[in-house]
Amino acid sequence: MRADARRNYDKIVEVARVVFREQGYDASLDEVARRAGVGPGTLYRHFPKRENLIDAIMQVWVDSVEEAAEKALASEGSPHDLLMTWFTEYVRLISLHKGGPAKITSAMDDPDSPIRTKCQVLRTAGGRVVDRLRADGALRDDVDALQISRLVGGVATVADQADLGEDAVRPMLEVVADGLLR
Amino acid sequence: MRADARRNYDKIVEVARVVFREQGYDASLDEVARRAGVGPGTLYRHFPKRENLIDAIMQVWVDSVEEAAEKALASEGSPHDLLMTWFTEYVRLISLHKGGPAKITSAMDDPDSPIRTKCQVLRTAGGRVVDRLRADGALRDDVDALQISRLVGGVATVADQADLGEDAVRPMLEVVADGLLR
DNA sequence: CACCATACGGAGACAGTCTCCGTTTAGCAA
DNA sequence: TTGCTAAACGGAGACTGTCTCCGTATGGTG
Repeated sequence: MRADARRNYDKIVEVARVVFREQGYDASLDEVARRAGVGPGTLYRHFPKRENLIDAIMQVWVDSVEEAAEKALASEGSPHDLLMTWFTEYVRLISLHKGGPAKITSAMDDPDSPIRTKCQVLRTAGGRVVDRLRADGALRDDVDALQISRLVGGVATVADQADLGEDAVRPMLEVVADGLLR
Repeated sequence: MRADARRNYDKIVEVARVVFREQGYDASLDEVARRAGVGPGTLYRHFPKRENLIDAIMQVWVDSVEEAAEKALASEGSPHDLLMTWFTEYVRLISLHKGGPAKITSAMDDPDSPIRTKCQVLRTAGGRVVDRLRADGALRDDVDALQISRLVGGVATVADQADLGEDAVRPMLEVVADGLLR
């Protein structure tokens, strides 16, 4: 990759992070290009689809996901507490940008999504939490890790779209957690 | 209202119903106008916002919601069965058009939404189910009817966006139902 | 320092939203 | 029937966002 290309690539990602934080994942890509000081062509060459850009932005975020799962597993609480810790972090991490929950959650079922690998990270992290609970026999056995991700993603999606705060989200997560344990 | 206005209004709603069924609630409104044989101006005069048109379409749907609640309440099953019957109908009714679950669920928290009255119908219908269960002492008491609507709306939203079938939805509703009962 | 593959960038095609305003028409009153 | 007017129409076009094409510029190499 040529040096100027690398510079532009990085600049676009940096600016996109700001713009998406301001306006959500639906922000204008031409505005991102303009603010990054490049032409639209340059942006679309590096990131043919909006989700390629989102994927690049999420790169730094992968570590946080793994840490969150770690943190949840490390805490020595009840299965319920474990679930709630993980769910809370999960929702926070996919809700960093407006539109994130919907995008990420629906990408989990789309094999061709450019952010597929990021979803994979979420799924494996969630899988570890689920496996632990499963081993303890705490979890009902008619749902798998993917369905749990969808459930929590659903809660995050409505919260994101209706602009609900953490206080409105917690009881919904409680319901899901209670429903999952037996 | 003048006769020609009435005619156009009805025609637009009729065509929109078809177009939205084909393409979801995000379909082009200019296409609706074109297929209805009116100019865009006419469409936008009758329906200043997309949701005004959606609201008009949902008019006939109100009865079905009330019938669904009726049906759920009439069945003489366990609280769990009652909830599942209602949830299943709820999801079906808000998922009739692609994009419906997200639109309806987020409108529940928007006092200015043109489809507010339709949401009200859903909420009162759901309220009756919840009241019954509450009276029986079957429901946990840290969640209200609105939060339950959001939870089920969340499930419907992810199912809609990820194109999940009824079989994938049922277990998620089971989890929610179990989590709500005590 | 010359060459050329690589990358740039902006004009512009295309699609969707929505408005403005000149034209048409329904409905009524004479 | 005719004439009038408020009501409604409709389409050109402004505006915004997506995305491409291609002439131009330049980084890196021999």
